[in-house]
Amino acid sequence: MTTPKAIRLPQIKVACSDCSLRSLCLPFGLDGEELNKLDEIIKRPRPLQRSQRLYHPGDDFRSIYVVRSGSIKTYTTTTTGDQQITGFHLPGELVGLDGVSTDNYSCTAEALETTSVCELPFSRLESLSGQIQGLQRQLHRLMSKEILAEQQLLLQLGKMSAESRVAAFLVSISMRLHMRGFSETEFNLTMTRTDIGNYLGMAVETVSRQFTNFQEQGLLKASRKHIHILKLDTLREISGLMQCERKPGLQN
Amino acid sequence: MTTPKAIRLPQIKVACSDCSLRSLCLPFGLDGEELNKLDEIIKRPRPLQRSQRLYHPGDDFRSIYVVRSGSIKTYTTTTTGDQQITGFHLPGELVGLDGVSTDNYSCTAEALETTSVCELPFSRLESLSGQIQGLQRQLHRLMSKEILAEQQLLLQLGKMSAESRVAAFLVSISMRLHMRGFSETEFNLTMTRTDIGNYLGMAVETVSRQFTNFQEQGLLKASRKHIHILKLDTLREISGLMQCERKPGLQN
DNA sequence: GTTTTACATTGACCTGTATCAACATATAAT
DNA sequence: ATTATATGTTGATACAGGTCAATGTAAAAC
Repeated sequence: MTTPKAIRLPQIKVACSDCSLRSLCLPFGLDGEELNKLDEIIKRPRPLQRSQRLYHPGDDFRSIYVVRSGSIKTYTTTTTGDQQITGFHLPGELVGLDGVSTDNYSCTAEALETTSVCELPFSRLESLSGQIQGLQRQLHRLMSKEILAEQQLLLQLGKMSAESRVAAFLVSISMRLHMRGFSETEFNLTMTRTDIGNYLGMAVETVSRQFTNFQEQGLLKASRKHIHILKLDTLREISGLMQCERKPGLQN
Repeated sequence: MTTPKAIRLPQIKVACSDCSLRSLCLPFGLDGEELNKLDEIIKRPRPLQRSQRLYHPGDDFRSIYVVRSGSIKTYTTTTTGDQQITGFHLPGELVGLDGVSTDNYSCTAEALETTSVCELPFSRLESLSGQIQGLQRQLHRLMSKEILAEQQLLLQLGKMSAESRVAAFLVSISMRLHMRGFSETEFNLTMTRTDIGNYLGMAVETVSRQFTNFQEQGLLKASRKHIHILKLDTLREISGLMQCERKPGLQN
């Protein structure tokens, strides 16, 4: 940190209206006037560095956050001390909903890389959405989408083979990045293999083996974090259709 | 059905203020006046019989529902035709949130037994919660609680042994019933073993074996659907603490 | 009553994946 | 540079749980 004392740079004006994520984010469907009102309550804290935390379990729930750039992982810590990753959050996605129901966050939210977020004080958001019909609707939409998408994925994972799970994971990341204007075939995974294994509920070694399998089949190239998907459709098939049933001997 | 033609009985007045689930439900924290407003928008359709559906995938999303008595399962159907159960819903719990994000339901909601629900037209609920601060807060609380509780469970399931999963499932049901004033040690499972297996991501046979294991260990008595838990604490331990790590040879 | 159908249990076998252990490569610290 | 530390890969082995098949039991239909 080279910031001496508390000198604040004149805040660069960042507004929803200029944001490329607008159509995926809360402002969707709002007009100019409404957008300004929303902009007024949004804070934009300084970016988080890798492994810095946005909040901890037990912290007072005050705000929800939208990832503007970078990525965040959320995880709970069990009584035995090991962590259970509950999600990875990419640009345009919400973080902090785990606090809504109890007024305390239940997870830790940790930056996987340099990450900037928009902070939305929840009580102000609630009162504003009492006034702006479209904002309320969009808030509800996002809240349920965020959580249901996750749930769907998790449910599927339950009965899928390790191969399908890793494929599903990659396809999910690819799709989400693509919707946000990034390449769907070439990207960096910001989380470690261990994180992926933790999230998908399997051993690191298994994750690693699946990556090498996919490479041997010519479906993708991976060197460490950098992923280059060559046959996205095939991956999609593996993730979806093979599901539970699979003929014995189909692969090895 | 002994109801001839379409003779409507004079609707028996059922109000939130008389409902035993009030403290777990939307009305929580509302005063008399507000309660009346909420009561006005609530419909109470005739009860569903076993295997009747509340809604289907693709149906227009108009309402969310609260289970008043009975139980409901929700499931999606994959392209290959087999169903994936997404949740079981007990009295006081919400059903229908899967429609919020896309304006169409994505699941089927099916009664597991004779079940009555309260229907809340969502747009009217939204506009009402724009006026009543406490209602909005409670709605958000419930929405996120419903979905997050589910997610938490699913995530844990990912890395647990079959034994722990079944234990966790039983403990979850027990707890939820208890909060609603039922016995936590004696109850009927309204879903089949196949349903449980489907939901927990394992074969029916495995579910069955776990039930017999638990009985041999003297943790519970089960005859078909009827469950009598003898050692709830032990079940809780099995569900939570054994998690991933387990010494080899500890059981069997 | 008898038959039919759905659901539940138990056993035998086999495969996918966890686990343990060794090694490789990258990043950070010195 | 060199060492230390985090992260990723690969191989060998063991066992939890899936699958197939048979049987038991209860509720529904006749």
